[in-house]
Amino acid sequence: MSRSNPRVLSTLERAGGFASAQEIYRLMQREGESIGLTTVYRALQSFVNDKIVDVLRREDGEAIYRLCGEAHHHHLVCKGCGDTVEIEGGAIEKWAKMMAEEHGFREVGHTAEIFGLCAKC
Amino acid sequence: MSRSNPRVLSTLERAGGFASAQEIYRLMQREGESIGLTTVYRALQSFVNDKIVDVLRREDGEAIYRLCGEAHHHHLVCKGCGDTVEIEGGAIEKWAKMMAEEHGFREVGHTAEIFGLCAKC
DNA sequence: ATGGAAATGAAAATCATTTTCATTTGTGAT
DNA sequence: ATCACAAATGAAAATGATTTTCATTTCCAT
Repeated sequence: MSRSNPRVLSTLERAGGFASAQEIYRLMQREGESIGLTTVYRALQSFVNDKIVDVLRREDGEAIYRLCGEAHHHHLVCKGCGDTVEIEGGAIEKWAKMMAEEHGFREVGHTAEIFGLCAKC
Repeated sequence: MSRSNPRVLSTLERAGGFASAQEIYRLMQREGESIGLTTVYRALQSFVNDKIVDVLRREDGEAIYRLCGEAHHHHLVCKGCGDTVEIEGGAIEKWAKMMAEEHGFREVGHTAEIFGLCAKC
């Protein structure tokens, strides 16, 4: 019954533990792996069920998946050139946890991104 | 230029200030209003641009819109029932500003959302 | 009125995701 | 090894939200 697929999981890892189904599919194709898009979707769903993987939504609504428990980072994105810096978010973690507790929420996750113009732009 | 449409806005209000484009459209139809789906989408986009309306995502990825106060705030969203609490994010503002400065970024903005299961779910 | 800009909406296009279904693969019993 | 059957796979079609196109209509300023 488990549609877990190790190749999909390892691709998700390699993608930085943060990618959409379509991206994972394209990535695997580029690497010469033979797999169908349907299987990628099914594998991801199965990981989500098993709570191995976490699902979020991008601003445009596309679902993005990431490994649970992975030390996650945030992004500082330049509006001009699209350059992205990975940054650490210890302060955010605490803030999220505090706010959640204050309102009686459990199983809490969060998203955060900073955007602006980098030095060059 | 402004595609604001008062009928759409008032319908969104009447819907409890929390509905998807499709729902607003269906609601208006049921009430005998003559309007196209496209116009509903365009009006909502325009409100979002004008920051009169706020957009979130349901778990299935559908965009939901709602009226929001002008004060910059963040959201604590329940994955179960969609319940949303507006929260204050002073800590985040500082964090974003610090991180941005550290990397030489200017004109900085940010997004942050917390999600989890509320007490009821 | 008249011309042009903005608004409208029906229909087509897009895109992620799900479903269907025929085929292949893996496994366990014989 | 062979057979039988459940699970896995993937191509293609279906779905559903959202966006785009484009022809038409409405609004204004002249």
